[in-house]
Amino acid sequence: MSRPTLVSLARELGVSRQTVSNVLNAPHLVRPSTRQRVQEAIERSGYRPSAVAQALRRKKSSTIAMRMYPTSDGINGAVMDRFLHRVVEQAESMGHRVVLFTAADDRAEIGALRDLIDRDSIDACLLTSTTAGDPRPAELGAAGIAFGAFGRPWGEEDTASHLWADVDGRAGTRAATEHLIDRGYRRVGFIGWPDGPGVGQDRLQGWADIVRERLGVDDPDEWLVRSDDGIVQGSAAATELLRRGCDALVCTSDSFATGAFDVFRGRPDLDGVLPIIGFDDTPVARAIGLSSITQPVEAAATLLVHRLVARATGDDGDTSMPTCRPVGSDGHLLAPVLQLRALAAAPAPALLSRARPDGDVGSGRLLEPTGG
Amino acid sequence: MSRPTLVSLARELGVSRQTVSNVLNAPHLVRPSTRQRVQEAIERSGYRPSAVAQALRRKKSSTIAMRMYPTSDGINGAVMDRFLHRVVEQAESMGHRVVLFTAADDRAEIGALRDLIDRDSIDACLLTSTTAGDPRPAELGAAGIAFGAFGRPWGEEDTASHLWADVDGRAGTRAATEHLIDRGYRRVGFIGWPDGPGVGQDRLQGWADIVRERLGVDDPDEWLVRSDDGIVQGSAAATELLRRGCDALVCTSDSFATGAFDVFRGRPDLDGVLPIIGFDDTPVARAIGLSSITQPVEAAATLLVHRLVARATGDDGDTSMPTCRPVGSDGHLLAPVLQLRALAAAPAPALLSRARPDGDVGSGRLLEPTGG
DNA sequence: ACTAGCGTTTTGATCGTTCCAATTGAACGT
DNA sequence: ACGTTCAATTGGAACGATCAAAACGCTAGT
Repeated sequence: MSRPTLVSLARELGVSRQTVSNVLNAPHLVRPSTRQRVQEAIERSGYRPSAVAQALRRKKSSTIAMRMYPTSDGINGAVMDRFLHRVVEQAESMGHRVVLFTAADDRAEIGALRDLIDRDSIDACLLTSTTAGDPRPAELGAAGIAFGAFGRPWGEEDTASHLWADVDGRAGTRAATEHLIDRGYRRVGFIGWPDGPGVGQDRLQGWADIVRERLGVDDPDEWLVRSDDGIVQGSAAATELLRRGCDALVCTSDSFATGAFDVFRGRPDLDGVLPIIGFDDTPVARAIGLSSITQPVEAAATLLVHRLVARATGDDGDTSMPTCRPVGSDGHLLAPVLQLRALAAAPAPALLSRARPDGDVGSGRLLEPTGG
Repeated sequence: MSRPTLVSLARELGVSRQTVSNVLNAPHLVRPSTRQRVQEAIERSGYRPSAVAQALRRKKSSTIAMRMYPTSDGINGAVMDRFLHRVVEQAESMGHRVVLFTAADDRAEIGALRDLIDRDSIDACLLTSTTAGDPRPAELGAAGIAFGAFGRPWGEEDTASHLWADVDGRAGTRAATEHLIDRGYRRVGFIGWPDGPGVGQDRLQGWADIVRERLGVDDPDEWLVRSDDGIVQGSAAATELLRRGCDALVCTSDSFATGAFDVFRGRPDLDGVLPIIGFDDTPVARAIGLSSITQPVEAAATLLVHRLVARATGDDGDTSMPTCRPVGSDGHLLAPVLQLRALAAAPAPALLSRARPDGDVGSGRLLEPTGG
């Protein structure tokens, strides 16, 4: 009554184990009549090949590893959660499993991955939260470990040769700023993180671009306040920017935006319209009806896993997976989508459609890749 | 230059593979001098046994599976995130891996688990979000699949024989309510979810207990408003409860509390003190300085994984892992901890220590189990 | 001296699959 | 009739470990 194996099935059918194996892995080698007989037996018995034995023989376990970060502030957490969920889904749909591991730092992460490769024969891994000067891509590349990164190789977008996907934050804030201007606001401020390379700078840039371009402002810093992340800090910054005459705000994070939201609501002179746009579209934003910029994390996850697995299984040359704005050799910048809420109820709904960043490659299409 | 194996190492040392194997798995069988020689070779070469080969032979892969739910509202998400993170950490510390999978419903989950057992030889799995009448424990039990549940077997706490851990929500709201009463509030209201068995009822009960007991209220329903979860709903409920004369609130969720928080802040007559306590201690609560009840999810994760793995490896009889209020045969109710924020600044800090629920088995001790 | 016992080490078989080379049998051309 | 070709099928070996039992060398007991 125990689980059937290749041998037990073969014996029962009076064929050799290899024939059964071929029915599954190379059906064209088996005579149609035999194939059918075997196939029926497989279904009847509920036989499923042992992934473990396959892994031992093939030295590939159809597994992807991913590091799990501590639930920092829950803001990043929510995004990572969505990402991880989609990674698992996509991997599953391609017959792969996802294992998690923790690591104290990037160094430890590489060590852990080496171990997973050696001991568990994992096929590939996913990196997240890449930084400028990140040591991981180079090291993994040198070690011959297949990987994809959620996060661009900051500063080396054009030269890095590995697979990566990232969200075009700049395009996001650009779209947000344009949207506010289109709605008639003329003094759009920005609440940003402290100066430094990476995500924060990228998002700020989009706002600065448009403010210069469309409003003809030479020194946008007038309408810029930087601060550590946080709701309270967001309120403070918003108050300050209102003092400086701003009439609308784009924020680096939903925390900022939540704080700002609060300040604006307390001002009856603002007429109940809340021209504030956050970033990341966290659950809180959804809950309080705050407009925000949604990262197409699902798209990123799908893309990365699809490519990684395809590469691992040798399914190259598959063009069914759409790519978005290819940059460098194998990098992908995905356009975020403006999620309008508080503003949506206001008079100019026609503008809603324009809110999508150009290229129009939102998560929509990517979510269901045609290639299974 | 490729990875060393038992055989390659043995040949190099002039001993048999089994001797090397014994050095790792049954050192007492090997003569000390030999053992040392082998051990050195192992370290020098960086040999690590192939988990895949071990899994094939032992029919155990040192792996725990866990279902990943869609990031519903991010409230539950944040809690699950913490749980998952700790599960991975604890599993790792005991030499186990964690694989994730998705499932459309409980039925599919069982199927997926069957598959993981058959194909991947996983050792055990963790269930979360158990409900009243949950079919999973029985089915898994019948299928002989080892599992632990984060969430009690609602309605069968005393009869269910499987391993489970849950948070004593009732004790949490009880402590919260007592705290408010101790601080002088006499009309403590409650915002709860729609009627129904499970978590919501459990949390409500704690409040009702104390209100009856300490305030001598016969019909607490006067100060109770039920609603679907949400910040906006929380605001509405709070407004209503203020109207009914409540002077403090305990809430089933941080969403409710956030909304209520907002309403209270808008009332200058309340003197800036915000006698509101939420549940789950989400990132938002932390960010806006809202008091909340922290679930000891880390403790639950540690406990469950520890027990599961110990059982799988036959390390029974290990009493180093403390258990909290054992109920039924293998169930554990963990006490949540009151996290005071907005109130903490107020005059009566001495009360802070009393805020811990009785039994005083917070996450503190459980977080670092003494056993391995 | 022969055997029993013990500590140490080795050998053979096995887990369930895939890779590789070999085998079979029928159809074909010469 | 015979070698050649090709499709279909087969058995041996290997992946890297563990289990079970056998073999080894030594000492001790009778």
